[in-house]
Amino acid sequence: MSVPIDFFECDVVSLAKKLLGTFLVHETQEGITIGKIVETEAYRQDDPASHTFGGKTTRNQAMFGKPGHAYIYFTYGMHYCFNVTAEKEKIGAGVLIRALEPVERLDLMHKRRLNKFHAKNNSLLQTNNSGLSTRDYCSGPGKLVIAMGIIKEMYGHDLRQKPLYLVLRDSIDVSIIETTRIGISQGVEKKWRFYIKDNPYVSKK
DNA sequence: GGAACGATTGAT
DNA sequence: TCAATCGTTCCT
Repeated sequence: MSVPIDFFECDVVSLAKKLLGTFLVHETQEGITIGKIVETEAYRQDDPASHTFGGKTTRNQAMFGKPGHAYIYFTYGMHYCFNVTAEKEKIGAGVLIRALEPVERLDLMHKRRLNKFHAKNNSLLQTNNSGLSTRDYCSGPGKLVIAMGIIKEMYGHDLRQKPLYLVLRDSIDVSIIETTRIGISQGVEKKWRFYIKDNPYVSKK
């Protein structure tokens, strides 16, 4: 059963908190990976840190579309980040998924994290970080995109449908920490980063 | 057309 | 603490 649309059609800060504890599932030919969302950040249109602050563009248009869809962006010349769109259509907002607790197919997550595709020379490079811990498979926005096998072609995908979708948690029994967002230079005072208290899979040590 | 800059990560 | 690395945005 897919997530109802009204789950996503609320203010983005509320959605960022509601997404904690929910499961992200990706079904690919390699297998089905599942992670529990343990860290999120909210980005609103009236927020100078948001990609939507300057209005609708080619890159951010997904956030101006329907809620509950994927907004994927490329950053620092080498990483992709995954967001869940929020608010009503025409309002640009999204929730950055910053960390997951690995739940299913950790072996596949590990393999994906170790195999880095180098687009420049089309070669498959093996990184030498064989000591990669389970805690670090998905402990950052760029890492979880790799571990879950999320690709830029999933931009705009409806997250209530296969192959990439969300499954709601049963109960709300987690303690949520509210703090400031990471890696931004504007809007630094807003406490719109949320994570599950004491969860070892969040992005900061 | 050009330059500056990232909602990051991993190595030093 | 710092380099890697390139698409988007903004300025000329």
